[in-house]
Amino acid sequence: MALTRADVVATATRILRDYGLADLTMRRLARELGVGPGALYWHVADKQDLLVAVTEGLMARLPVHHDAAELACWLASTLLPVPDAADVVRVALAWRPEAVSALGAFEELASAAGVGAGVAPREAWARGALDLVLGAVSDHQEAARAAVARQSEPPAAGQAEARVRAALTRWSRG
Amino acid sequence: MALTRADVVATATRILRDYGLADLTMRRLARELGVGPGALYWHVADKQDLLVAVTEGLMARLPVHHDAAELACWLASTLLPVPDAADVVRVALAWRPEAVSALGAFEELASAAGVGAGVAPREAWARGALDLVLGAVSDHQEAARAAVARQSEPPAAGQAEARVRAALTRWSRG
DNA sequence: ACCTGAACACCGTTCAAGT
DNA sequence: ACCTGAACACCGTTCAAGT
Repeated sequence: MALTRADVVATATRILRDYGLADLTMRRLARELGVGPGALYWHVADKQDLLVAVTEGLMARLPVHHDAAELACWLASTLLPVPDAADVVRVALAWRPEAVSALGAFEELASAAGVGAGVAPREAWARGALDLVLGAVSDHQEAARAAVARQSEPPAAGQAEARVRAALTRWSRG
Repeated sequence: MALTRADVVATATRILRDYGLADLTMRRLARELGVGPGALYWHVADKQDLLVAVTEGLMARLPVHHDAAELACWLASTLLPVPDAADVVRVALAWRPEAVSALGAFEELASAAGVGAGVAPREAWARGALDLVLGAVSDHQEAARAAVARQSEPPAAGQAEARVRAALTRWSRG
């Protein structure tokens, strides 16, 4: 059976989930799939394209939310268990923002959050909401790593979600 | 004259400013300094240490602000002309947050922004403020790059600063 | 104290050639 | 259509040896 793009993305996502972004190299991915490194380039344009696809996968099951804090909380809880997930999303954000479905979802909630009319303010508000979530995720994962390194207790996941909720509440009604 | 750590950091900062983070490699830095790559490791522990030092340099002239929006605006305007500056700051933030002086400056402005007592809420608020600035900087630099690529007009720098000001105003009042 | 030079163990990407 | 195999042009880091 020939390799498919879905196989490539799925295995990439598994490596990310299990070992983090530093271990997600094209060569390692190819090795894990039992092909040469060149074979990957039949299925993805380059590494950035791959990371965009991984991001799309992470956000594929995004439910409909009518509250920005709820959406932020859902996003944080799906990204938190994936090491370096915020960095991956930031690559996608830079490379193909329209593929980051959470961004569009936040945009639709902008007016409910008291953002004035016009597309630019809504985009800026949505991007801010996403930045707050990504920052909290990075911060929490880094704290967890530091705790492991010095063998102290890692912070609870609920802590990060509470912080995200508080941040989005603050951000929502200006 | 022997190489100093200050030389290494200064040249690294120049490369970053002129060519971006992708070109700031230890080997290129060494070449530009006229030494072998190994020589750098006498002056910096590793690349992360170097990026932390570059971040400290970028924020060394941070003036005293009594308003979070002003501080955010100053930070944005000093980071905006430096390609990938937000990514460099994020590395410093993950590796040695206490070296990111803007974070401490935001923390001191937390109560003025209506953040309740307690160190955790203030840290979270300050980190949020910084994330909003870094996100806006990344977004603006990416938009500028995209504009260059498709040969359309790049966005004005004042636009980014206005957005940062609006974001921090929203973030400041509870 | 400071640096060289060479090595180690990797990267992402391309592309002629194969099947 | 899909993949191999090898190459190209790089990385960050270490470390014995030199000065």
